[in-house]
Amino acid sequence: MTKGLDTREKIISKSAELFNVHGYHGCSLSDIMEATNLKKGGIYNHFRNKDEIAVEAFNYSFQKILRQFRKRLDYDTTPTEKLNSIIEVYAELASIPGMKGGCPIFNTVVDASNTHPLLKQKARDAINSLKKYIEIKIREGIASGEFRKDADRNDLATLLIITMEGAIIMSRVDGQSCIDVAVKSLKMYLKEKIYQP
Amino acid sequence: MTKGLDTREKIISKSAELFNVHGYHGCSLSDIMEATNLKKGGIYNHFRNKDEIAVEAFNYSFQKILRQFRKRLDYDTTPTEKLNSIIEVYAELASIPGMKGGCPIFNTVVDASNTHPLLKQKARDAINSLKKYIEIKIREGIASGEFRKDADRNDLATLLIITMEGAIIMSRVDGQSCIDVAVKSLKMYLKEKIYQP
DNA sequence: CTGAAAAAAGACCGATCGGTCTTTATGGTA
DNA sequence: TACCATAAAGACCGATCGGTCTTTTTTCAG
Repeated sequence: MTKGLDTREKIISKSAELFNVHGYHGCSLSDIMEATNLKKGGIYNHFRNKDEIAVEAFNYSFQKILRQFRKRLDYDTTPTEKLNSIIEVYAELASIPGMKGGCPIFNTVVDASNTHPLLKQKARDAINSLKKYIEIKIREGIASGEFRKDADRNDLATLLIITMEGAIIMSRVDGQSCIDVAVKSLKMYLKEKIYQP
Repeated sequence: MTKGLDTREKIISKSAELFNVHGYHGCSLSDIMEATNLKKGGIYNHFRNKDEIAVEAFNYSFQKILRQFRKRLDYDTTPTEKLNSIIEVYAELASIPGMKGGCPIFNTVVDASNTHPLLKQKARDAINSLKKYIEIKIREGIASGEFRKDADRNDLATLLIITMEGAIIMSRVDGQSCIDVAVKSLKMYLKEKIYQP
């Protein structure tokens, strides 16, 4: 009974990797068959079509990202530490197993936002969830008095996301250094604009 | 004699649009045939294969971007104005005709960096050219005394690119507002960190 | 040990992919 | 106007695409 779930899980995780590296259109069912050591029948026993795999793969990847954040932030006690951790988890995203192609959220935006409405909506939702997640930490920092009262939650959350995402993409062709620049810049921004003087 | 070149030019510009919206793998020869009102023979009379079209399309798009920057910066006299213009041209990139899918450079990184080595190299070169272009403006600002002597050219150029590129991608699912955040943040950064106090 | 249900295999399908090649149309030149 | 090179059309190709369906294998409950 658990065998079927295992297989399904394997298809999703392997596909998530493939989609993240090669994109939706750049990854065929044959690729998935090869990566999972399954034949077509084994795959279509669990999914209706390729789209369904892609959606499940995206959900899987997004939950994996959220888990990375939560896992790390569990050890933090103050909002200051939490914001720092968000930046650092982001910086290490592409290094965690199965995330080799960078951030699946932005990759999906680029890869599928004009060809796959459902994935586009999923990506939009994911970005907004992540943004809300960050905004909550900022709100907590303001409430606790650690952060300035005039800190703009939306601006900071947006800036954090676009800076790190831009850096992650650029790092695919330009190495780690641009991620370091992003981290340095954001931490300085926090120190000078967000933390209570 | 000019007819052939016109056709070639049309294939390149139309393909550049298609590739930028749907990605390399998401755009077929049939799509290109439809967009150009040509049949297979008319296209393969000018190109060896799809890859060659993609490379020419990338060159075309990149030159178009550079032209946008140069056109705008021609009207500027001071390095301060030039840096501001770079940010503003970037902010309007996705609005210029034929750039609907966002920035072709970063789109290509995401779309083809793991499947198409030549395009990856092209994208890398484009990013480095653009970065150098920005660094030169910063250098001029330092030389003229407008910018601080300790302004880090590499950091600023990198930050500008990743912030704007991240924002452009996010704007595909989240609207213009994230671009505004990027512009505001970068202009503040310039004022507080780069311009001579 | 058996039988039914779930899982996987694999043959098969039409459509489309990128690409080739032959034929036709076109446009400039002698 | 006749010719020729170029440009474009379109028939054709094998491979692969995503997807279906039947058959075989596996699993587990009775």
